[in-house]
Amino acid sequence: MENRNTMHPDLLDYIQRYVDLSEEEIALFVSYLKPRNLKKKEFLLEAGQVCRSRYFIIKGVVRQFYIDKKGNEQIIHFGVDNWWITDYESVINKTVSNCYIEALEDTQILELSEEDLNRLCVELPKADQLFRKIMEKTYIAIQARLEFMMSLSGEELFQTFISHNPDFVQRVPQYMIASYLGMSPEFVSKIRSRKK
Amino acid sequence: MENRNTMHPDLLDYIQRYVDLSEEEIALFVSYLKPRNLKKKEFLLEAGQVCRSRYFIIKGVVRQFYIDKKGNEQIIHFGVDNWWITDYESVINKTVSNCYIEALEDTQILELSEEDLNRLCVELPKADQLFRKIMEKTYIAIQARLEFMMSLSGEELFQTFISHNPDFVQRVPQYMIASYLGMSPEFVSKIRSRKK
DNA sequence: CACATTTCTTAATCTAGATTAAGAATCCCC
DNA sequence: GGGGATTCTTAATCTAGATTAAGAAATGTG
Repeated sequence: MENRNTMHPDLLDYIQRYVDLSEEEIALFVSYLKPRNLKKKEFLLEAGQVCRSRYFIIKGVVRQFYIDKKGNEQIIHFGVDNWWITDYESVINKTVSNCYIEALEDTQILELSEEDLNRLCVELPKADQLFRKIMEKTYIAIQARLEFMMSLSGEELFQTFISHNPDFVQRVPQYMIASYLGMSPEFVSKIRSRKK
Repeated sequence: MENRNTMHPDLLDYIQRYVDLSEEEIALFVSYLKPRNLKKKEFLLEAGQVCRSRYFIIKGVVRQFYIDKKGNEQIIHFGVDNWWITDYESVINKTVSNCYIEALEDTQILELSEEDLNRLCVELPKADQLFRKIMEKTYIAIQARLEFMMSLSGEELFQTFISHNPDFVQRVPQYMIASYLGMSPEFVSKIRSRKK
């Protein structure tokens, strides 16, 4: 049987950055996680469902999007290696989600159901601390994103995004980056032709 | 001596919505909170400082803003009754803040220093759970705000804001609402004249 | 109460970025 | 490796909302 310490090395590194867990605690934590492999274009969540889990992305890319009034797909998040993705609104409030989470590449994830998360936190109060700290970092990230969105021009936004995520341009279609940044694909095309 | 159960009734209600605490646990929690009264225009935080605390607003209004490249004050949050306010980036990462938190009215707050928060969480692991859940709700709120910002027109944004916060229009100057919503005060004025 | 400061309004002009439309590359799958 | 689907580009036109400027209300303060 696989040694639990080599099972999800990235996740273990990730956890240790936030809290200090013993061997047994890590084993307990990992025992609640369900590995899954997604094919490209496979969905983790679809609009109309209640989201029941949080997903840790080991390797791959997913996008979270909703369909706006005009019928366009609006991307609200990308999920990449070593990041959690879920619809927090739906998973916390147990409301019907209005969004989709879809793999953009073949993607390996670990699923933690909200039920299991709560059981885990009873058994291991440090899990509450871990998820508190993850939430704080996640909040800081979205706050920074909101500030960028509000203060930068379209061109600055795009340049900042690709300089922070250089590999992204290769991995996901440009029109999806445009959607994530709240601009039209034609405008991104214009920006890119300017910069060359 | 004042009975601790009547000391901060709003805070107690607020806590009970998230976790179930015994009398003693509540007393412990409250013992870490420092009440403070702010005069209108008094600052809780100024750019250049490291933010060391989180603040629970009992009664009043504060704004959190930064000075942008052009020298304008950009409002990033309002803090109102029964809401926490802090610069999470600064308080968590212990970095120098670039923003100000200022009372817009005489305001009563409870201060919880980050040091004390950590001590509290050691003594009372349920505090981790409480702050995890608060962070989740806070995240859901900012996520919704980002989605509004990205999908609504200026006019829809303003109407949505005032319908969700009807008392606000009386309590804070209109140009601050404009700043919070990322639009010019002239444009808000135009919108309001259209709607009458 | 008067005067200074703060806040709000109106209107003209200007601009970043959307929209529309069409064609050109690319990418995949049979 | 050929043909349909997907993605990207270019260019013309259009529009929401910024900017500028000036005056009018409202508010606060000695």
